[in-house]
Amino acid sequence: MAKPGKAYKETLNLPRTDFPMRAGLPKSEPERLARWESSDVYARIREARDGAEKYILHDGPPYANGEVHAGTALNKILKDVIVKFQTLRGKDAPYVPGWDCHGLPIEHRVAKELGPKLREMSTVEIRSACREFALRFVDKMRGQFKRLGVFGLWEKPYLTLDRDYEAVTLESFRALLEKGYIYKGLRPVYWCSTCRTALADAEVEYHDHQSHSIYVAFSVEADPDGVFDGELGGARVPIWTTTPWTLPSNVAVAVHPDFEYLIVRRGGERYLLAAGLAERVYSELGWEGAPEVVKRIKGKDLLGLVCRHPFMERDSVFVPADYVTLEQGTGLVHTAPGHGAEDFYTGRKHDLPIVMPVDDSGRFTDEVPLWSGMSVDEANGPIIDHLGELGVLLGADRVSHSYPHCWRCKQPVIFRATEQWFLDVDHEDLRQRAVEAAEGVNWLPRWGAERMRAMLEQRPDWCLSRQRTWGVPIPGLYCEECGELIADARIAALARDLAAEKGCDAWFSEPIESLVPPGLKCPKCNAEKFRREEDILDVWFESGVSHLAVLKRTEDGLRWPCEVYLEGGDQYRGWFQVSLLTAVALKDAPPYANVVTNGWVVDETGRAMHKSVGNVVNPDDICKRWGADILRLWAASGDYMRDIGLGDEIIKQSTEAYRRIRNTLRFLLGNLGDFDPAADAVGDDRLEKLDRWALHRLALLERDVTAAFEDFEFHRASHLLHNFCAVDLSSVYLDVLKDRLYCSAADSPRRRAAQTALYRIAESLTAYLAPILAFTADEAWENLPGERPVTVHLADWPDNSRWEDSELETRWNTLLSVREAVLKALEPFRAAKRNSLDALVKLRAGDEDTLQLLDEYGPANLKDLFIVSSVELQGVGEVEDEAPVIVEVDVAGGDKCPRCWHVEELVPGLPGEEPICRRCADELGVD
RNA sequence: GGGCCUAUAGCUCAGUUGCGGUUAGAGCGCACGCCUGAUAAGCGUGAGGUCACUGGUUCAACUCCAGUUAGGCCCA
Repeated sequence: MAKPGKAYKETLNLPRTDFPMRAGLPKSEPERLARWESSDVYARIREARDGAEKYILHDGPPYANGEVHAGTALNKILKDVIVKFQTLRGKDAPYVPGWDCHGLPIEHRVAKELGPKLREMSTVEIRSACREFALRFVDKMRGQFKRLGVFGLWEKPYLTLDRDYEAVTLESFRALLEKGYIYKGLRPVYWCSTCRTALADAEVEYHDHQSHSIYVAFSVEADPDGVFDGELGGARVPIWTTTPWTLPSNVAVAVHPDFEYLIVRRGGERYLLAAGLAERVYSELGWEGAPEVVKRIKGKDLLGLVCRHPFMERDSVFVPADYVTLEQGTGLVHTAPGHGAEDFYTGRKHDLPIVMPVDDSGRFTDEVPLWSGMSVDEANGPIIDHLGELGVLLGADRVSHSYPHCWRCKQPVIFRATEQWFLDVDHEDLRQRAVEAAEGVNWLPRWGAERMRAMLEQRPDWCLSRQRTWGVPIPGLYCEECGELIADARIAALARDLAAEKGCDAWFSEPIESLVPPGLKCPKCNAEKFRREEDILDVWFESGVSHLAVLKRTEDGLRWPCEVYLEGGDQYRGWFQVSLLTAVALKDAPPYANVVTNGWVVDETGRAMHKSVGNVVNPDDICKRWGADILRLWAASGDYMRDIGLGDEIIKQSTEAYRRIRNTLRFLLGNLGDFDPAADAVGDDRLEKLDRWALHRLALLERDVTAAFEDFEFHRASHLLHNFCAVDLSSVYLDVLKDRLYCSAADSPRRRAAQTALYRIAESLTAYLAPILAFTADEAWENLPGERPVTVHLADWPDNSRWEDSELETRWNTLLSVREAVLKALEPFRAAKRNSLDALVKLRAGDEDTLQLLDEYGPANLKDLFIVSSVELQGVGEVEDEAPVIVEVDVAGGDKCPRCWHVEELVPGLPGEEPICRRCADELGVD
């Protein structure tokens, strides 16, 4: 026996679409990617936007040495959202991705892979292994980036190891040299005396080490401020050190300006020391009984003091330093700028000489005649003995502490000032000009402006050289005769041309003659024999000129300067800053108009992700398990300008939000299955009030979403889009519309009106979603009826502004609040297992205005809006609280129509079938 | 240790232009219920907050000031 109403069900227009409810993204996305690739969608977009206003996002190059982690994925997705949005807005928005390919981490990994073989290899061979390594990872990461749905010129990215790029790097160096920004000076670096090489920070490892621990008394030689009351006999300044060998290089004693110091009397001598360390010093030196305190004095009042070096023909002056602590020593810190980073910067600040009497093998030079030829380690003992003989050794002991060792030979390293190349940040007022240039940039978030200014103001000169192999060589020559360094723009020009022609390897492999400009002579001794500089450039210099190397690629649509940089917050010190410095120095303007910062990806509890903690989330896994659109939705839903959480629960939420959006699209598409916009769309005047409301909401959505994308606030866009789907559409418009869509005759004006609005909404919504849900929006696009570009990413941004209507908004706010009250009142009815369509709703309005509004909208429309069978308006009544109406729910009179389920008076239906309501009879053409 | 930043329901975010003013909102999730003509869907109702904490300014503080705690980035 047929189910009652089955014949009528056949007459309904139920949704039909090929757009599946279940997305199956892990499978469908790669297929779509393959189609995009085979149709070369990036090139087609570029062609379509040829001649349009440009919008250029310049990609910061990730380092080509690993997997794409969550932070890189976030960054790339955000960039892609910008590029896709600007493209939809009609701009010509090319995207040329890049990689940072030189540098220590790759060199290290390669050295590890090669093992002992490394020692037998030439520089060029090692470089070639590094190149291969870098390219391998570029390939790997490129695949991962593409998987995220990021559009770009993937087959022609920029690589800092490309010849053209290297040539620009060298040209930039040449230009800076010519303008006088480059100089060579001393700077302390980690130095392994065994390997006779400088080490980078990453190349030292810390192990426990036994060191000496000695207290040495310096004698006061000058006391202009009367710290010792003009009596210098027996006035002594004790310092503490664990490296006696650095004493020959002492030039100063550092004190903390804010600490309190004491002068204490012991025997015939008076000692200066920090009050906070006094007890500790007494006990370390074995002084019995507390000495008499003669005076208390602030550190900053000691700065006029001058000591005599205990055994060198030199003074040692007092300088202030914030890093002086009360943890160890005497609060009077031995300062040797040639042998320590802090000492060096203090020395720089106070114009102290850099004494550095230690050669490459860690032995004293003739500058220290007493121990000349001795290694610093061997010299420690004799130095301590000598101090003892001089009567200035207050105490000597051994301590075990953590000390830097060479990562390769495992021997302790020393800190040693060596010659390095620098960029003078204050030449031609560069620092100040950079600060001013930064003021013209739009920093997001706002505090970025202040952060950049502070960093520029504080930063020291830029050390450009590295004693490594894998990088761009510094184009300098040394005179073979007198050792003079020759930094000449002509040498750099030659190196540049050589790099353009043969690559940078040529600097290391070509005979020296081809590196020497014709006619070059040593400016000092006139000799004509040279050897090449073997230092390479800091990789930050390379990425710092990317705006010059990359934005000049006009053939790929680029131009200088660009609209936006978008990177993690660590780049204030890095790429944002070095790009600004080189741009201001060479082009006198910033390379970017906007600088946007993304925060760090942290776990759900807000902690940084670490392998050791086990809270790392791999973006590849998410793509495999859920799909790239889920990850994209995650990236676009969080406020990425602060740290953004990622973990199971957050991804789950992302999938839920995705499902809601997807199902909404599916419903829209399903109800457009028989709709041809060219033939079936109705004119504005045929739209119903509810349709106009929906289109008005669409216009508001469009306005807000557009602004959110323009302002780089994608999380606002995501929330707006999701809420529109969940609230405006799903729970109001679409729910109410079902009756009209299903029960009206397929070609009836009422149904076509609904479809006209739905079509407009579906098409627009798909476009708004496209920057975020790059795959899903494209899939929906394909399932829309009508003529359109092959991909949503070639669409034009919709313009629905004509539907915006603020008067309508006000009326609907009331109507919707009445609807809310009705639904609430219906709840007991439904709880009694009654369908809302069984209900008759009686309304009394809170005031005349509301009554008039309801009356205008009409009971027939109201019953549709509430999804009940009947509505009666019963004038004005006394309302409770803020409610706009009093609602009374009754059982509707009549019978349930087997076709539309409304309770009505029934009339004869189809021949041989049950009776149906008047409306259904009309729709079916029954007389 | 220093500089900068962040903190609103279980989760993601709003909270009216960098400027105090009703009972701090939304969606998701959750609980309960409905529907079975969006169905591994859809609808409804409901419970969730000492606005990190402590002081201060004020008639009034999520909002302004100081400090504390927790977390993040950079540097040491």
